[in-house]
Amino acid sequence: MGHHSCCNQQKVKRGLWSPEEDEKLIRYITTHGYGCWSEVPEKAGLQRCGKSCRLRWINYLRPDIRRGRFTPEEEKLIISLHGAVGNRWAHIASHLPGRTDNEIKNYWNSWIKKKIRKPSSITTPSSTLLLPNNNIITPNNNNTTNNSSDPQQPQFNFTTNQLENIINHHHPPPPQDNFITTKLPSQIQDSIFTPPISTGPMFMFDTNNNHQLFQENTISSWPMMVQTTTFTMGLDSTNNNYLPPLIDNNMVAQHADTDIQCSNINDHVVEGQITLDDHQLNQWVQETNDEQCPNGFLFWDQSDHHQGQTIGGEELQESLPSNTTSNMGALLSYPSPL
DNA sequence: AAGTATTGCAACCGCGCAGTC
DNA sequence: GGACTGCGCGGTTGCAATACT
Repeated sequence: MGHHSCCNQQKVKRGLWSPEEDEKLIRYITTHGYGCWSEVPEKAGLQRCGKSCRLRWINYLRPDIRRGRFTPEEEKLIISLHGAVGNRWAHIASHLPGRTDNEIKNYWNSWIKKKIRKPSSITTPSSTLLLPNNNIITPNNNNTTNNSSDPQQPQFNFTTNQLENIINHHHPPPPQDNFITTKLPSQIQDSIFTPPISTGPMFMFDTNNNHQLFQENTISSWPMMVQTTTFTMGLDSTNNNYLPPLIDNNMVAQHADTDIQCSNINDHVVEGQITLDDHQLNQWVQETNDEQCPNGFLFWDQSDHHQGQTIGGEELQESLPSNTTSNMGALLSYPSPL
């Protein structure tokens, strides 16, 4: 018991809820509802703050809550949604009936930990780890950084409708934002927005907010499409941080059949193109299978902070032109965590 | 069997937003 | 417009259960 900052109540219990407290809360809410949470504790005879009551009800006591392990379908959905909307747990939870944001958040965080904990099979220079959401962890400062984006921000420029279409396996609406331009052949647009998700997990990945990749679990079952993209990245002169890359209208997509190229680097603008041919892709898949690249993606980054760094996919590093001097994005797909 | 490390998850904290006065 | 209040959200913590040595 003690003072509680949120409600100024002196006699507020904290910590785990007892069965008696649960019973009181359930009885009160099922008969009166919960119009005003701040009134609930007093009316229900609980020495808790309203916030605590709300949390207990929403995350544990409400009758429509669903418990137990996440199903593979739910897991896939979480991964896909997280790729699309980032750490917006409440939003993700809204797509999973009966699941709470807290539960999903816990699931995700423990899953991330598992991925990080994988042993030193990553070819990390100077102990840098890549998180599945493309963040980089440097143990020294424990900061997570991203080349371009706030991890809270969506990693894709999908509209809500587009996202839901993908999730629901429906045909998506026509592209309507600046992500896909009319320069894309319609066939390619279709392949972008109609990922083959009928079997196996679908993963969407992105590194610089304007890369994306859809991949079915079985790589051979779908002609691998890797987006070739031209992107630009600016530099914020006031604090020397990279700004989120700008969407370039010249974005194109094609089946992977060429090498990696990057070019046209001047001052603080980087333009790069990324594609993979089948051999490279298979190489990567092999590495992933061998757990040489346990995080399941290739990353190369030649920014000032991670000079010449490659995580996974050494062959791909060799493919990079040696005179590349600035940040180059990363992409790629993701092995099934299931 | 005992001690230690890890995991899973319930609960708390603080912040931001919206509504109200 | 500013202060206040309540709510919702995401980040984080704490601890019991479980796994490991």
